[in-house]
Amino acid sequence: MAYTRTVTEPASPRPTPGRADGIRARNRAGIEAELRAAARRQLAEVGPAALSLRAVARDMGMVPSALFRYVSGRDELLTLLIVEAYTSLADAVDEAHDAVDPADLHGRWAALATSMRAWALANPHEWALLFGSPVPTYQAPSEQTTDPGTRVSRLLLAIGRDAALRGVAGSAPFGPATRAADLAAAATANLISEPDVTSSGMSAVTLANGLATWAMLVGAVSSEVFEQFGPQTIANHEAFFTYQVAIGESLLFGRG
Amino acid sequence: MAYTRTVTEPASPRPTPGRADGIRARNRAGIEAELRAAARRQLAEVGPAALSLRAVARDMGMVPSALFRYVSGRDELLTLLIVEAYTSLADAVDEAHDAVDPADLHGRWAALATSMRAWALANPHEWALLFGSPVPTYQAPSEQTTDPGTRVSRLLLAIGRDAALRGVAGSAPFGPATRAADLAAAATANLISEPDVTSSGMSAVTLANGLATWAMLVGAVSSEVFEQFGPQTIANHEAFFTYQVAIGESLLFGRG
DNA sequence: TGTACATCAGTGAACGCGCGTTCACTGATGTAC
DNA sequence: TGTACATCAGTGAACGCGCGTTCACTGATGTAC
Repeated sequence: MAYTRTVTEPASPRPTPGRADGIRARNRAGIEAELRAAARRQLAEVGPAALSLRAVARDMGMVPSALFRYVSGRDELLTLLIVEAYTSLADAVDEAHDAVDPADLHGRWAALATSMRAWALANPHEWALLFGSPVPTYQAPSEQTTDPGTRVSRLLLAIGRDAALRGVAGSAPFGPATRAADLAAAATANLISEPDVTSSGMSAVTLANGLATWAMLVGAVSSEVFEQFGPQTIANHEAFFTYQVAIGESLLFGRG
Repeated sequence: MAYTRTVTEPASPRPTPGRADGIRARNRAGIEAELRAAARRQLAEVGPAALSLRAVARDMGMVPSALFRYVSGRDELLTLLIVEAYTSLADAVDEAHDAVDPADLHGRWAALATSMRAWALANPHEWALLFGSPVPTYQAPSEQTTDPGTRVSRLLLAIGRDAALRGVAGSAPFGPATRAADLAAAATANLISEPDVTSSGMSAVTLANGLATWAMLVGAVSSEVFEQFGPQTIANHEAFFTYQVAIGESLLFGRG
């Protein structure tokens, strides 16, 4: 069937009705790309809370109402930007992570953390959009943002899983082991029963350590990007970050 | 001279020119209090980015221009709120902390962390104002915000100092001790030479552990307040927070 | 290949909104003598 | 104690601004026959 169809159809390339290759479709794709680019520029310039449709239109040299052909309103523009930002962050982290020998668990964690910080410092407003205070009146649609938004944390948990598989995962990082295990079990009750997890040999403690490491990493980066310590408190942010990465390392893999 | 003047002045209490006890002064103090209260209500309702002078005036039943008698503009209102929020947070933490036996270092840290989280959950918009992304176009005047803004972190460092004085401070929490010490020294170079610190017997590692614990605590609270994990990831936020507090504990005091 | 009609992209004007801030004003409170 | 004047609190109108969104429109692109 498929074969016959292919044969009967004309070989010469011409615009097929309904297909996405007419002049309009090509233009549309082009404008959509321009829109994304302009939105990113605006976001980088004024930040998430001050982002406006009109400014984006101005940046594109268009009239504001024209944008409604491409986007249903300001909220959809924000969603677009969030997905783009998550993707950009995760791509950057993936690239750094994938350059490391998969057997080098410590190196993979360091690459993840370091590239995340670098991305955040290069894109502070994007970082604020993803990890800062929520934008007033806007609620991100989880169907679209969950998947790209969890790429990096899933990668972090995968490193923890690999450590568990090799028997080098960190144990309870404090106090009586039973208490830590109880807390970890309570905190991760939702995750621990997922197929991914059950098949991976991760304990609740390994999961909890991974999640805590993630929260710590986000906190470390945010404290630097948002300048939560004053200008004089931390003498060397890079050294302090490295210090915190090492703490995370000892959480993930136990004390070296 | 001063004596003569005091004697010649009438002893009876009556409104003295320039003193703050006429009808106007009393009213003024009352309105200033109302203004603060209305601003806090507005902040709690709409969040920092959407806060407006006009809404505050409406809340007070006044005309917007009237507020300019009390405040030079929107930015001063924000500064007011920031100072109030820092103070409210620090008061809450102090109260919880001071209820604990000073010799109980672990208990003091737990009280600090727990009360900070409780305050944040009760006042999420205030938390966002202090620890979320910066408000666009607004820059906090450090002369006014630094002091109240560092009360809690200074308290945390004081707990670390007390641990150091008693010889129970946590050591380098990872890897080769020399590397940790080098990183800590680089990160804390500005603080380590302050009189408070030099006289206290705190090492760079103790300082760095305290600062890292602070960043971790802020990160843990923010991740919960801003719902950075989706709604289903963490089954029991309280347990997860306790887990993270215990990690901080082992940073501050070494492994129990 | 040519023509009539349908679809789509972008324009331009307009809407109603809330914002921060200014300004001249009225009436009450305070001060000097 | 009484009067003339100065200070202050709050009003009301107005300014210019940028915002999101709607709507009727023109002209180009695509479709059917």
